[in-house]
Amino acid sequence: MLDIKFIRDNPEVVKQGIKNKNGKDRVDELLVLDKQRRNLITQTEELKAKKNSVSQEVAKLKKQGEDASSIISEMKIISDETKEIDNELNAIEEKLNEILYHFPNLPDESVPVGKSSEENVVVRQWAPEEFSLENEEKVLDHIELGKKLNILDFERGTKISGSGFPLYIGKGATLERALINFMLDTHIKEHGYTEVLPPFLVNRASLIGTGQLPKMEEDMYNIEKDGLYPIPTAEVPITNMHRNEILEEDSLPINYVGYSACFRREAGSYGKESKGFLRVHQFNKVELVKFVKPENSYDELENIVSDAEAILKLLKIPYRILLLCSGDLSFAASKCYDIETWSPAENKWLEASSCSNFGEFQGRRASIRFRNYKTKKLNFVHTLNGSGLATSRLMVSLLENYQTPEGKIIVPKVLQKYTGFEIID
RNA sequence: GGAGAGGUGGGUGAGUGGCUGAAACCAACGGUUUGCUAAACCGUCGUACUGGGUAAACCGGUACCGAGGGUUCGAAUCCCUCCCUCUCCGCCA
Repeated sequence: MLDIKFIRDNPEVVKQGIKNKNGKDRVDELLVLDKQRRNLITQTEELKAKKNSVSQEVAKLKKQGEDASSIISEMKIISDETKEIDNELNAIEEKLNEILYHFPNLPDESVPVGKSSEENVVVRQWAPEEFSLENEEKVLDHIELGKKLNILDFERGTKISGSGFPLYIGKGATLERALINFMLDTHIKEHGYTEVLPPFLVNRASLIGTGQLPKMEEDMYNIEKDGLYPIPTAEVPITNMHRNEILEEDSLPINYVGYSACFRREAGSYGKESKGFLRVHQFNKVELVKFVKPENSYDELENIVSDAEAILKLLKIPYRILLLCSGDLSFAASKCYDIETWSPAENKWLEASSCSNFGEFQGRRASIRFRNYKTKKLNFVHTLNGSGLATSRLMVSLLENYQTPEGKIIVPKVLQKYTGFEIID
């Protein structure tokens, strides 16, 4: 959420930022409400101040055993008037908040302005030495490989739950588990993150805190009976660990890594990239989350990207890193890098990670603050997160890149101690 | 699912209608003392919004004792609804 004071003082900056993000500009509407709100606050507070002082009088008079009935009846009128103004005020604040909670975060200055993913910028690209993007012989795609080797069963997944719910079998399941453990261990041991295994169902306040709600209501699974939502990413529970907390300045940065299953309705996206693993309702992800001091957040974004890409280097899977343009940035992000892995069968890059800096956007929504030792003031922390990484698209690249001409899969060297086997055939 | 207890400031914990934004203690911070550490003593010590002020310091006002309503001139305190936590019983991975 943006600071209303900032919007008030910099309406043009905010308008431009929203425009660059392809958002709906409701700044003027908001400022009118803000003005009304402050007028009403002044009115009601004056009345309340009077009420408070007169109440003291009443107490005094009663103590002395004198009659206070005339001022009491006068106060009754003021009290009613106050209630009326308060009702009006509440209505305005509700409207104002509704708008404010739908305001996207603004892009950072370093983010290229652009309309869509077409204008994202490739920052760098990496591949193991023996690799070439030009593959001459025909390769099997991950669905064919999964079927042939009996490690993935999308049909049965559909029978059990519906389309988009993958089912791993045998060595496929083991490989998935190995991948998760390998990524967790690497981030914990090599990159210094603290492991978290969070709840997979969260309440509404948590989703508002990280920014999924109220805007993305349609994209969320919702267990109405209990008021709980299956998480679309571990970002939600992990970031909300510190909701409504005041952190010690010297405890920052806080770095968490957590595995979770992720649940997404993907409403309206049927038919688009929907085969196999490319777009699913449930997938596994290892998520990196950071709570940092404001002045460090953009450096920390670079760190989170390099922690995520380290996994791909170790796995020896070709990838590239994109700096998203303003129009492709998600609602809560001020800057974001996507990491895409290469799929030789699809002959294209697949998004396997998204690393974002949210600035104080989530900190403000979720009220996550720290005491600034120097100024003694409370400041919002900056939050970041990045997939490190999501296994579904990664699994596509892994299977396809590691297939042999006979259609077997060689297990990447670093995963072998986790799988206990070297080949899937 | 059944029965009960409870939610007060960073923490513990007083407080049953006006003198309570809230005692006391602990923690924290500043200072005095000290060869160092410790202790002792003194002082400071909530947040948000809002008005003024130089976007600082600071000053004024309002709100906040789980959340939301209600009663009242006046609510942490009385009433209603909801949420959460804990204990015991039942069921269960």
